[in-house]
Amino acid sequence: MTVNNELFKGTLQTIILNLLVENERMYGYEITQKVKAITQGELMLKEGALYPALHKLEADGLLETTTEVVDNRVRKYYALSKDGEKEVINKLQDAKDFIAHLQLLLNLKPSF
Amino acid sequence: MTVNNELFKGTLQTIILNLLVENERMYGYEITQKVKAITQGELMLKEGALYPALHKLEADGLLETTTEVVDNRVRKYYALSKDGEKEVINKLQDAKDFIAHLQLLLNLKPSF
DNA sequence: TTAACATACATAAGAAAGCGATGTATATAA
DNA sequence: TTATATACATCGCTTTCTTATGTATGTTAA
Repeated sequence: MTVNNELFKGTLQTIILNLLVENERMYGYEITQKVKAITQGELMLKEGALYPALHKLEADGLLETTTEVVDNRVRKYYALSKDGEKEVINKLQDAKDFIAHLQLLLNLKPSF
Repeated sequence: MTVNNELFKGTLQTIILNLLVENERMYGYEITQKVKAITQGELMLKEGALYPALHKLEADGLLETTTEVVDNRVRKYYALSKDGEKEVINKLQDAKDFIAHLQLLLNLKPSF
């Protein structure tokens, strides 16, 4: 998933779901570019990680899809389902707790 | 490793190494209790995660061990090696970067 | 014109990390 | 004498990610 970083394991689902809170609907390639832009090129989301993650989120009922053809290319748009909207709140809280605990364990004060 | 949290995957090595920066030497069980105390019981480090991680860090030359018998029980103390002292600096920086990127991706401002 | 790059999807093999379960052993408290 | 705490360890399994590969179209530079 990353440049050289094992640390993001387990956070990908939360990242995807959160992007869809803000953007309403996105397609896979768009997500990779968005992540790249936000992290200024430091985090390169691999296709082998992204697409299985999207499929799993859809299979779990957290995402819904619509397919469109744009410029002769297929795009598969993903959007939060009702369950997805609920679950993203939990996952974001988990991520906050995770960061807080990690900062405690590593003596990293929240940067300010 | 956790209460109900997949997120710590990949951070365990860094957590262990950082605890040994502050405590000079610790044994496995002591590490589990320390993590539990720091996170107020929210993060329960499992033996099936801890011991293989310690063995790997030792095999990688980042930790050195000494064994003692205390109260008729064997304790295996772990301490940072020279390489470990260098590597922990890198891993802490990676963790800082990771947290910063994750906060960006999840719209979590550093709490202050 | 053709090679490289970007866009856009997908899957399969393998590695790595952690979980749950189990095992050994001693000491103490109910 | 049973449960809990201390203290180590390993094994099978699952999940997640990486790397590689595959298909297909559009654009840009040599």
